[in-house]
Amino acid sequence: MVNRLDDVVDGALRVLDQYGLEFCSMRRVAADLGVQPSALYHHVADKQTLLALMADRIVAPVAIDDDLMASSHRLRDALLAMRDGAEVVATASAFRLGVSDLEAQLAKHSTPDVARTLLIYVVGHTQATQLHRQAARAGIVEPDPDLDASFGRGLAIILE
Amino acid sequence: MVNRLDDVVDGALRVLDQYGLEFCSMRRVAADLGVQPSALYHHVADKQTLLALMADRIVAPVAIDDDLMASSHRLRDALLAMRDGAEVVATASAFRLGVSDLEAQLAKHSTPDVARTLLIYVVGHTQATQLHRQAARAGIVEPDPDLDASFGRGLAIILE
DNA sequence: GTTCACCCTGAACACCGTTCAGGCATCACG
DNA sequence: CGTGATGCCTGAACGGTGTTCAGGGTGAAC
Repeated sequence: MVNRLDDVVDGALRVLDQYGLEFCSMRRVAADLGVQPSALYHHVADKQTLLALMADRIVAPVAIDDDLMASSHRLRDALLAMRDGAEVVATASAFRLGVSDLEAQLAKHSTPDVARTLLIYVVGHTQATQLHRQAARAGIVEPDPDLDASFGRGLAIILE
Repeated sequence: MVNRLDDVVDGALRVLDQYGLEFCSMRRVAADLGVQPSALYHHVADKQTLLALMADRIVAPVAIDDDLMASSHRLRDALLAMRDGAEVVATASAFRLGVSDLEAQLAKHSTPDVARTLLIYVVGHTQATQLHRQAARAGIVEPDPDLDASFGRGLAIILE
């Protein structure tokens, strides 16, 4: 079986969406591709690099324009569309990977400070939302129906 | 050797500050206490619980008052005081542990929306700062001397 | 037909979190 | 004084993890 880098990222995202970040191991990704774990290291330096590539793909379809409110909602939707998407992007973005381009695009339509503040807020709030939903689905906590509206109100605080 | 829960958390924070979160394993904490790894499970249900207790301790000395700007700076300072402190608190707080009390105190001096937005921002920005500093110390990226001032400007955007 | 680049195998290394049965102190109670 | 209970720990094991390394095979280009 012959795989390219894109195939590896595809497989990793498939495993992520199906099993969650906790069980998204190199061995499982390799198994998904029908390949030995060591084969992945032909395409990728280490797991962290693979996670960064996954974060890039999760965030890639998000369009940023003058409407920062709508753009933020689009980013949130993209993160929520993939299981544990916010956490993957948060981890990778902490290393300044994945979202640096997003930050630059946001800065073009506002200021660097607003761009950075907005990005931290959107990813942070969405990560909390996603983890809360997961906990609620497992019956650990009561679902909080206000979380979605809460996102918009926080956004308004930042964007005045 | 006789340890109590507090001793375990002490040891864990010692290991964290010395080796970083990446190498803060149950085995290393046990070794720090001169004890077998399994002994830790007499005091703590699992590693996640231990991390939550560590987050509590990191955040405990932070006083919240009417001056939200100064309070935010105090929280940031407390996170920066411990190696990988922001990441530990971010991970634990995502599970609604550790910072829930902080959020409640912030809400007493403003509104729930401001409290939540502020908390997400402070922890997120500080986590990015801490990881950036670590990368800069390792020579991976150029140090960014504007990061500290950037924190204050983002704070001003949220607090008007 | 040979060379070279690409993709992969299979085995191993050094860890990890966690579980479990059992042991040895200390302390309260009859 | 003995006896249980409680708190803290040992030692071994289980099933995973990321990563490395030497080598094998396949296909395209010269």
